[in-house]
Amino acid sequence: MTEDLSPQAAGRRVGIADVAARAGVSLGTASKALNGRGNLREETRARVRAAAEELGFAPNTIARSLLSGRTFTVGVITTDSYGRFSIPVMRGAEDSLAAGEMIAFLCDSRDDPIREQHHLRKLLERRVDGIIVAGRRTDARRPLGHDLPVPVVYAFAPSSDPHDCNVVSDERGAARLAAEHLVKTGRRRIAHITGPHSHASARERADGMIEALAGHGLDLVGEPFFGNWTEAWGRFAAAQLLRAHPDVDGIFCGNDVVARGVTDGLREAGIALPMQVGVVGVDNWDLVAEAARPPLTTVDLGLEEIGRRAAELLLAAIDGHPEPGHHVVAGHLVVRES
Amino acid sequence: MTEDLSPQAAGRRVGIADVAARAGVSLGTASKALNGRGNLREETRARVRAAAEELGFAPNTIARSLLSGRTFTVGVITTDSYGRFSIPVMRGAEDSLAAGEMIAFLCDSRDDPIREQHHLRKLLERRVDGIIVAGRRTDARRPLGHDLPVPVVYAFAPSSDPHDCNVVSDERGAARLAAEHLVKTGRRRIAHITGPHSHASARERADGMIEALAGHGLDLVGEPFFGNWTEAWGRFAAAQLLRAHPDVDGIFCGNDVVARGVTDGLREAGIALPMQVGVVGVDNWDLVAEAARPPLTTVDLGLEEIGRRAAELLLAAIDGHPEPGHHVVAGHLVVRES
DNA sequence: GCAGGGGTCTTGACCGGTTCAGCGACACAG
DNA sequence: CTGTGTCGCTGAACCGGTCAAGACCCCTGC
Repeated sequence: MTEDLSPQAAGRRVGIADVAARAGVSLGTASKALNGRGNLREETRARVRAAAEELGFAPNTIARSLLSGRTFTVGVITTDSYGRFSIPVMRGAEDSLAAGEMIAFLCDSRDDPIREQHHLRKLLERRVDGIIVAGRRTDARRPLGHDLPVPVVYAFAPSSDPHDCNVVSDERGAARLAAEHLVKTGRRRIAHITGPHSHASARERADGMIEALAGHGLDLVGEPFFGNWTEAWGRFAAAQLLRAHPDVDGIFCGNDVVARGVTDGLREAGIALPMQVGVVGVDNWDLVAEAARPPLTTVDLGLEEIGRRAAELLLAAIDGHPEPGHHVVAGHLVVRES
Repeated sequence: MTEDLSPQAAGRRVGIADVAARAGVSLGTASKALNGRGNLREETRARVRAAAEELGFAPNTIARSLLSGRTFTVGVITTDSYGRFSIPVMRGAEDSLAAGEMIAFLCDSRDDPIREQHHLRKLLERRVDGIIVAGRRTDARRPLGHDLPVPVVYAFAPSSDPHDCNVVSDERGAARLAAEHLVKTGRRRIAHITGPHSHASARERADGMIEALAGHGLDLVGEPFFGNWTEAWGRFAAAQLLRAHPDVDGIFCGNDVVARGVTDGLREAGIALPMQVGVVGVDNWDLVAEAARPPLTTVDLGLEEIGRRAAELLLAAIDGHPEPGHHVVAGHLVVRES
């Protein structure tokens, strides 16, 4: 009978007023009891908590946000459609955000500035506490906007404004890790096959490689082979390289896809891997690295860590402690058989 | 001077009260003017709009939600970490949601029921209007919960409760498309190499294949080769198949990764592709399908379409028009060279 | 001249919580 | 017996919008 008067039966969702009524206290007291604030008798607190439990009370975050001005939400804008790079970044970010009881809105801008501005607007209307921008290329990008009312952190793809907060991978460091591994495994005649020269990551990895080899008194064999990020290019370039420099004994590839093409090209040219030539890639994209023959040794850029750091920096900025500038996340070598 | 009194200078964000003051109307009038409601002179409406424009007014969705009870947000819970399957589904869902002016919260449950319940709770606290559950396997999964206060749609991975709203791929249809293509291109001795028997998708595609071939008066060559979803298995199974049935002239593979392994295995055994043997995969995972030699002909399961449909059904359910049951999305064949 | 009516705008309640001033009761000191 | 302080709770304002009810003005018709 009295069931008919219960909020659930009435189709309404149970609110703090229901909890207060059930516990026989005022609305304000119920609020304090549930949030551990104010001076209340422990017995009252327990009674309110029990009532909340019995009614299955879930606080309405919306109402709370209205007053506090904080929503405990952030927006994540990805420029590539949740591709190879933004996904691990997002996963890492979600990790850190969850630790701060925050949750992320996902927006895919598909590299379209109009779409991006539209999403930005929607996010601001929803009063997100902050925004993470994740890109798929390491080239600097136009900032999201000026004088935004919330902090922004750029992950992987940095903003062209150095005063923004950017979390980036250590491109030269990745090349250095690869160089060190190749040298340590006895390689001395090392070449480089990579993606398009128009990509900052391709250029930086190449420069880093040359620099690192120089540190060991070595020169790169030939010029870096710039091409594109495909297996076909890797196969083609490997064949060319062998023709020009049959004595090559190590190859650093700009990414795993190219590296896989290179291993196939070498194997089909009758080269025994890893005995005659050592190959190192970049990305640690397990699908590619583990399917290659032999499985690829590769540099993991630490994308998840980039996401985590970005979220941590965003949380700090939201709390009033911004740390603008470039934050470089180190990668690490994953040794497999190549 | 008066600038110092502006809301921006005061660090506050501009609210509808600021717009109303600037336009010289009351708060309620400003609201009506901006939302196109009520009876107002066109001149007043224009004046308010102009004021809003000048101040860069962005309505506070939070306040609006509090009264209306709708947040125009949905939760997307993915069981795999934004992997191969949930990503296109999410992209499709975002498409449809954006059309309804909605935005998605992203939660990754990592196949952990505890995590999933935690996310569910957080989403309900945030008063999402609905929830999409996206999984990576076609096997039925335990429902998210009972008597949830918001509608739920399951995408790709259906709920085990048939009264739930599920959007699923057409597994048997995929096999039929593959069979038809192989038969149409003159293949008659067709085999099947696929993933683990424990996966519903592997079983259904195998059954669908046998059924479709029977429709053409053909039998499958040998038993289906159940294994796992790896290239290595594809290569191995291809070699075995050739030994047992050297006269095979068509192979339907359970997915693209296996198909790629199969093409490599066949090529290395000296088989000319696609002249001697035709190969068809499933997934249309461009990275794999295009890198294979020759590029794979494959069935696209229409994952984006599944995401779109799921979001549309969710929006309908939110509007009070639920359509429970199984909604099957057809795939399509993508013809490449294999 | 005044009632009636339509068009235009204002006022105030409301959504569901949080927070703070204040109030009653009781203990204790003077 | 009164003044003061503390404890535990209540009541109301508030966040930023929306919306229904009503106030006001001007025009029309009798």
